[in-house]
Amino acid sequence: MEFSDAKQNFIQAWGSMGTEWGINRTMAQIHALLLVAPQALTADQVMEELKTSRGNTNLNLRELVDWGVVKKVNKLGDRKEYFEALKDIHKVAILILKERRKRELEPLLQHLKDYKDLKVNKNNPDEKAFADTVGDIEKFTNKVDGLFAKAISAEESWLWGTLIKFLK
Amino acid sequence: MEFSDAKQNFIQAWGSMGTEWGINRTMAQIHALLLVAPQALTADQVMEELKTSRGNTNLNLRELVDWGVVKKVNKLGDRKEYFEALKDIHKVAILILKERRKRELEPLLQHLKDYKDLKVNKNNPDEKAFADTVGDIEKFTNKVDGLFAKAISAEESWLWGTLIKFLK
DNA sequence: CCGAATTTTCGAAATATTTCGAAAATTCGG
DNA sequence: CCGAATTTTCGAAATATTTCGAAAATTCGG
Repeated sequence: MEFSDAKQNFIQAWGSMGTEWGINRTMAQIHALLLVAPQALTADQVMEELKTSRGNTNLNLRELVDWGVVKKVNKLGDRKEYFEALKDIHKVAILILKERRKRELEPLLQHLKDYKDLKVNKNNPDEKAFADTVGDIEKFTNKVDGLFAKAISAEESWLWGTLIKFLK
Repeated sequence: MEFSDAKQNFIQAWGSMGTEWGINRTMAQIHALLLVAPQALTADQVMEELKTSRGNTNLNLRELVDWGVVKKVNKLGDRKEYFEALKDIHKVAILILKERRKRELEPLLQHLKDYKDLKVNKNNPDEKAFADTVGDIEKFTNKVDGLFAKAISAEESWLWGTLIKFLK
């Protein structure tokens, strides 16, 4: 495989993985492009390489900055904004984890809390089944959320120390 | 809050979480409905409660069975098929993890392997940056995949024993 | 503070995904 | 093996998401 093929291929692969993750294709592709670029690129360079419109490019570049996986950099004597991807994959993973927690876990937890003080008639099988299942889900989701939170803050618990060592 | 509101509310919440997870709304809602139902339901009952069409209901019910989070059950003396959700939340989580691994990690790993035997000219900054980043990503993704695999097989490693205990 | 360069916004078009519902296929009791 | 009950398929319609590209807004060197 040629280098330029490989690069195209990687951008494409990262892009389709993005869609599986609920990230739109352009956003993931821009991220891929910046990840493998040796230095920061301008919006125009991204547009050119990816054949995307100005609006779309701008939107997604800002979203990436918002997630924290891409940084704006300014070069002196140049009015243009340059964009540079965070190259430390562990940090990228943490930031992605953080976003996913926000989008996938938090809203659910918010809802689950509401059922806590629901008066349940234990003699009604419908109500009992509901209360049991939702109670289980709540307990479990809270645990998972706690795990995420710890992974994100990289708090030095004994457990996480071990896990992170395993990942390095 | 009334019970029937709570139920509606939960189905709705689980549904919108589903869309964040890349699962379509109907599929997640059917799952929610079956989760909180005291016994198995027929496709017609699902259609009725969720106001979904026959085709859509059938499609998603089968998808849920495919994932393993819902089981078909047959009642004697009744030709209809009944559907019942797996109520053990830990097991549900494992099955979902498994699907996500398949959709989110495996295709990427497949691609990453291809760059392994790419001849890289270290003097070309573009090529060097590409090789470095992709190499990192590959190493990391493999680690994460290994973690998933272990969680799924619930293999009794010391580490996982501890983690799972934490989740219970 | 002017004006060119650059970034952002926004409605419309394109695309992708989901859902509907009728028709076809299958199943199974009698 | 017939036929009603049930499930599945499938193309079309509805909906949701993404992308485009022109126009508006902003920025900043001179």
